Amino acid sequence: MSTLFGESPGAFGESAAGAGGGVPYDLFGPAVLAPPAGGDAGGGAPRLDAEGLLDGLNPQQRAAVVHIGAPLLVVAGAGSGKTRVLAHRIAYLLAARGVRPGEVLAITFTNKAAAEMRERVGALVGPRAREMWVSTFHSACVRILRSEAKRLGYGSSFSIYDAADAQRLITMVTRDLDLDPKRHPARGLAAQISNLKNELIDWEAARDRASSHQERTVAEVYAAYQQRLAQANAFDFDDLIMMAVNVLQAFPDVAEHYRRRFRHVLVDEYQDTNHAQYVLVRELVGQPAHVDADAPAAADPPVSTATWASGAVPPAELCVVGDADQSIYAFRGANIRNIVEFEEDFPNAAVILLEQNYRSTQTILSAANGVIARNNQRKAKRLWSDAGDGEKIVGFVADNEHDEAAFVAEEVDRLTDAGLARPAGVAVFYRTNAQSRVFEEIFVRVGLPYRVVGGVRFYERREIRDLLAYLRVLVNPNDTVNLRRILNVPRRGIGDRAEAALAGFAEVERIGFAAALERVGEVPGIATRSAKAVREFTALLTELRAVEANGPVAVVEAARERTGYLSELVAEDTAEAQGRVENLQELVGVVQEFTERSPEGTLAEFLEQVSLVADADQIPTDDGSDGVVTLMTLHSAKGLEFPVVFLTGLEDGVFPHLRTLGDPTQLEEERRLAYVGVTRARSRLYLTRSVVRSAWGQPAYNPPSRFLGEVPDALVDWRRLVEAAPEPAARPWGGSGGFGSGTGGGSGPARRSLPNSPFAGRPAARPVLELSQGDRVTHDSFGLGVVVATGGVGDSAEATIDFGADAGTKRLLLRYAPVEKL
DNA sequence: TCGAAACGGTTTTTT
DNA sequence: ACCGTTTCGA
Repeated sequence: MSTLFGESPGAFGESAAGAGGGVPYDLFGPAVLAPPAGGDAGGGAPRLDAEGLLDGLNPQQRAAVVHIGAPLLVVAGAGSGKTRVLAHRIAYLLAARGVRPGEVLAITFTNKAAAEMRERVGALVGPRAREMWVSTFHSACVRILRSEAKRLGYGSSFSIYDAADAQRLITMVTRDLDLDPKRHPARGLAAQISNLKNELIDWEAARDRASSHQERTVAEVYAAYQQRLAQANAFDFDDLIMMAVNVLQAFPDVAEHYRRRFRHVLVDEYQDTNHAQYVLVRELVGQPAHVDADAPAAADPPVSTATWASGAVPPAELCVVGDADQSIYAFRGANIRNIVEFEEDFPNAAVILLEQNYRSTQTILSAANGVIARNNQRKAKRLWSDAGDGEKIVGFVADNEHDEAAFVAEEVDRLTDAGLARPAGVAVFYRTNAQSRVFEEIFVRVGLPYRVVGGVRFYERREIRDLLAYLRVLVNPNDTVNLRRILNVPRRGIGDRAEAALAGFAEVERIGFAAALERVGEVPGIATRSAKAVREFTALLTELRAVEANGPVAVVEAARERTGYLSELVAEDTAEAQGRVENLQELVGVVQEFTERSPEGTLAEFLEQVSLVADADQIPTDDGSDGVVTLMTLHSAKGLEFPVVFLTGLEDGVFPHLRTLGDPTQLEEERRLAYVGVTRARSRLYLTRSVVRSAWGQPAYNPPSRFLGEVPDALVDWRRLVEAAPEPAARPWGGSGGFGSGTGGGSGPARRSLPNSPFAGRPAARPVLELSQGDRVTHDSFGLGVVVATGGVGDSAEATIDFGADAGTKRLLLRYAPVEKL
């Protein structure tokens, strides 16, 4: 069913009327609904009668579609047709229950999922689906905030700061507060503040509950950061949710407005919601959040409680869909309790289980079941399929990561030559983005077309961010982060000194940075040359602002050319600069497409949409041609399916990731990730690992992933195993490599050994040096030292070592540090 | 103020 | 190994 890659046309292929390909994701808000595929877009929509909407659904699916009243949880196993259920449920609401489209709010996590939902509902009910809000959590909140920003003291043309912007701003804050950037890295502070926001803890609450020095520092940074965001008229990603909740809770009339409007709220991937999103849903539905007795918030019940308790608006009908086994975002605040305790949160809730899988062979499902069954904290659920056993799973043990990639390339080649697969039907999954490189190298060499999802993203490339910074400043002059970013880009002679003088002046005068630029003449301690450059810069901004009237395309072109950005790159005349020029051209193309699709679209609208684009939105869609092999992380793979899947890097330390090995909870999340990976495959699944893998310079011998041992032996055909333990890692450090021997792919004798155990010839894990306080050591570059402290266990063991007057005291990760014990 | 050189962190996953 | 950032010299 829900394939984006199989029989149905890509979600955007033919539905993206007028888009003309190119931008592979839907940038456009809920108001823009593509006409239903199949062309019957005229007034007389494809009006299925209510009964017709139930055709072809199994009894559980049908029950979920027709359910009335009480909050409904649909526990939808992988491939069990949940998107179909959601789409049919919405259509059924309209067709059978007289619900008006404007009363429906459907929330997803990615733009791609939202677009697919919109398209599928559109295909069922026709153009009136346009009235619905089908959007991501973030874009729904932006929409709410755009109309209500004034109540929060924000202007409606606020900027949206992504993680990188937030980090820059936090760096500025830590500088202001004179914090040691070594002790308080912006990255860590950003993560902690983000966690607080996901828990709906504002800076005052954070200050009040801080009990350690570290927490007080975080609260202090949080407070200053939030103030700077407000000054810049900007929200960060987490603010979007938190502030939307704030508005709903603080202003009963706002809450009532949305509750009157949305009588049906549907949430996809409910297992990925964090606390803030959970509360948001409850506020929108009109069921104030269930409050723990011991939570501090209990003393201060949300205003909104009174609103619905007084009977103004009865709660909306809620339907959430999710699968606790596919919860893989706990690390960023997703709270699995939201789905696990749904029935406690909503005491009269109904639960429907979808266990029949329409995607994979029974072999693949049995493998998935075998793995996920090892998780303890879990409600029993067993996927089944009537598609038959199909092919066996193929296992492969490679000598090194190049060998592994070569095997994948050969196998893809073999399958496509034999007509068993098209490149578009093949996906290669790995745990971390860094692992894509080896595959890319080999695929380029053998001429296999591919596309990498994620990694260095288009909108994170420096030149793109620079140009977008110009555009953001035009729309929101108070956007200090972006203004300071472009102040001296390209180089125009406004250095750190001048910038500091301007910032100081702004501070003293209590004016914005932009205002300080205008009054550069009064700024003390600024060089005449710099002042002149500043005047030229402000003149440039004025000039660009004048272009704004000519539409977004004109502005982006002007920003590219009149700033001198383009000419600087051209002058550089390197391959890298050439690439950047092309990227800028592509950005112009994106703006052009935006204007074609929304002729009335403003620059501000364009910027909002690019701010909310995610990796997962850029997955290539299958247009029926041979297409390309897709390379992506397991996380990006969720929600997709492919006839052929390679799950690579199955080594303890890689997958499961090193940093999860010591923590059972995190390990369970890794296992769910494995489950997600396995269940993406329709008919062919490959499991591969590598005996040695070079990670940042040094080779690492990792044992086979424990997940391999959890797949029933009988399901796997091991094409290659390694017999003897490879050369043990006896050479401590400085052993001059000797690697890169087997990069030719398929080189070396294929040593076969005893069949069917991934653990045959299990290599020893590379030992980590064990040190204790007082040990004397020698380091390749620091020389002799004495251990003063140790910490961490296993591969994350570290030691603080005093190397004497010359090198000082260092903290080193023993796994990597070139240290020998004496 | 700017470029080259040294440095150091990175490799978990993202709206 | 690689990248971006900081530091140092011109």
